Amino acid sequence: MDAFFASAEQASKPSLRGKAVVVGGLGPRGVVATASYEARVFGVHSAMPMAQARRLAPNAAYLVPRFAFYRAISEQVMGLLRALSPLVEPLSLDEAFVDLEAGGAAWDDASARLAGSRLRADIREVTGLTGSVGLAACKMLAKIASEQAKPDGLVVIEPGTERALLGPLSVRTLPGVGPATGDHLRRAGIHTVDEIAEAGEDELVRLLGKAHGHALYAMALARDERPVVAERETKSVSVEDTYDVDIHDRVRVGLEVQRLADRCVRRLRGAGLSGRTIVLKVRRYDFSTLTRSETLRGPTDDPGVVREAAARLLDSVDTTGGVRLLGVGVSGLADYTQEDLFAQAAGEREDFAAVEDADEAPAEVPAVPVERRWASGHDVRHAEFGHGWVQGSGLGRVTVRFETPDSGPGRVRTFRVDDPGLEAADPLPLVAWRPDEPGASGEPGVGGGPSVGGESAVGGGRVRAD
DNA sequence: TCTGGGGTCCTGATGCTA
DNA sequence: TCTGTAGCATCAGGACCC
Repeated sequence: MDAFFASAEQASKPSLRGKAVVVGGLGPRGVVATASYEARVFGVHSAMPMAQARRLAPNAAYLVPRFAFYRAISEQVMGLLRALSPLVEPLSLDEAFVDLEAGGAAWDDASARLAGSRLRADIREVTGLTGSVGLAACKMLAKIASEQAKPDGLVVIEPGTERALLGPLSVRTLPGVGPATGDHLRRAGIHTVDEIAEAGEDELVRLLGKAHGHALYAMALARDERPVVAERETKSVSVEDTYDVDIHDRVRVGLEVQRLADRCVRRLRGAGLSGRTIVLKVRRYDFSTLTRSETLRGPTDDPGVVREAAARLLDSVDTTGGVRLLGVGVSGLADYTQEDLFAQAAGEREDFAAVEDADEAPAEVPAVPVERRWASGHDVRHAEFGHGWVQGSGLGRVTVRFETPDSGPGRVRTFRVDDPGLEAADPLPLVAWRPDEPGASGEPGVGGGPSVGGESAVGGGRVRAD
């Protein structure tokens, strides 16, 4: 999907269409999750500190992410992909690989192109948003093709043209080459994909280590045998918080770690999992990050056990100077627990259920009831003026723009934060539901047909946003 | 300027065990 | 019984991805 979060917000809010929109954390230490193409003109991009984005684009609209809303759209798109093939590998909310050959949706260049075009049309019809499609014989090339296709396009890399296409591109084009590896290669005089191939496999292994060296050399030769994998097992579950202001108080640090441990266990249980290895993550005032871990004798999803382990790990960490981030994670996952084996801990589980409810409200802001905190960008409904969204709030006032996805740009009104007519609302669908629309019945209008086979290429169609 | 959150994978050091 | 070692598990850190 193209600039997914920002595009979804623009589709949801007519007054933002054609305007610079930045979605991300709005606190003093927030970063940009997605910038609309209009905001990118000012130099704003993903992962940029929000403070820097505000300097570059002071007049842009700044919104907090609404993951539940994006997830609902994502599920619509993934439904369209699964109608093309049983082999769909989601990479994130807005991106997935599809093995078109496995689904019989494509068996040669022409049929792949047709399937890709229909998919893009269906995405637009069902979600109202644009997606880009890259078609190629392997995942790496499909990913590169989809990057080139953005925004709102389709690019096919035809078999036989791969090496010529990749050769002159920057090493940073290849997946797995980030800033550090890119620098490493540059210092060795390697700037392009061709130069990786020329350097030879042994030299790359010497420079980057065994796994990375072999993989990168293969990719430079356009070789990528990785299959599209529909079901991926979760390997770890973690939660972390960055604090607006560094925490110096050791007692407070301990309490935060306990809170994070509880949140982590809640996520773990929500996924029906347990784990053996407890990981504590601490980012200190100077941004140095350290992790400490402890492996238990058996897997657990017991909040008391995770809290205790996290507290023990914290004992071994020097936090003088302050911490800006704390995290707790669990890995070494299983779908049973040590406690299950010994049929114990039932009482403690019930205790924890009560804690879960109590923990729903963020602990930091007890002064204002949850329903009276109006988050920027979130939907609301007013008894008199109808559906709208929060444009801003502060000093006891909340400013709301009244508009819906299928209205024109709406009017702005300001209310007291405790206005009795104002309440939080769910997002409205971006495209009004119609019974005959593709996707509504689970049968998108993209032809399937039995696999013809014979063609060696796997059609990897990717749809992605950032 | 000051750098999120949730993940995956890899590497090297170290210690245990057969 | 002692010693060297291969292999594995654990731990910590780093790079990368979206």
